Amino acid sequence: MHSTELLKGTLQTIVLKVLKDHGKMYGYEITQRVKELSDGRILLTEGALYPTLHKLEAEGLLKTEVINIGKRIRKYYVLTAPGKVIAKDRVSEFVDFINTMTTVLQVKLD
Amino acid sequence: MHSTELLKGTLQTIVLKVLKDHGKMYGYEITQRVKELSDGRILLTEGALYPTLHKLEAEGLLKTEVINIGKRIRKYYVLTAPGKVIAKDRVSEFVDFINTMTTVLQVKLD
DNA sequence: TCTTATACATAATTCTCTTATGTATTACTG
DNA sequence: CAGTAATACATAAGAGAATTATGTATAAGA
Repeated sequence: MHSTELLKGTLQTIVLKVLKDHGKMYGYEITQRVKELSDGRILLTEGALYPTLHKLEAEGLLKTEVINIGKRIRKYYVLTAPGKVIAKDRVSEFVDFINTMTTVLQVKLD
Repeated sequence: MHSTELLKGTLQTIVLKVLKDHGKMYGYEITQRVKELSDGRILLTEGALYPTLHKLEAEGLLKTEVINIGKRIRKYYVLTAPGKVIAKDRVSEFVDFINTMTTVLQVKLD
């Protein structure tokens, strides 16, 4: 598990990009997908994820679709058109950030 | 200027690594060096920097040397032996983090 | 039957950083 | 030479994002 300090500020970017790559997903599914993609190094907590999803929805970047699985609720999230644009922007921003940081820290990545 | 959200959690790493690479430095000098290295993209604020330097010193990772330039105080910081070890660890940790993130976000870095 | 996994959600707290404020010296510019 | 910008330290109030804790409930596996 990574030092969670570094993870701060990346949650929205992760959510947006994973939704862009994998299409319609529900909250719990996102946590599992990120866990899988990161080999268990990034474990999204529910207390951070759900408020983030609600916020992104309120901003119009995501839209929801609630379905019933038996007696259990499942809330799917999909990127809206503006959401797709922002997802791309956030990833670019992150790449720029990494490039700057590798210069400042004088590190080479494989 | 980068989205400051992403910068969160990286301040200690930056300070430790810059001190490791450039040796004895004082606070203001660190802000200028980082600004220069990052092409103006990372602007450390004093409100964040000084408390961080004090904290790292309290943890024994940095030691100080106060000198007088005319009538003005200048406080130099240098890594201690444990500080050098932690500096290395923090950079490794950051590299690991980037590797994980590039996988999760499916991005390639030049 | 009991525990774990699935699935949502919110509230209290913690932590880091930004913004604001304060003090003071030195250098530059009109 | 007066005013502003740069140098140089420091701390405190407030904001924002995440952790931790708590709550509800169903489904699956041991």
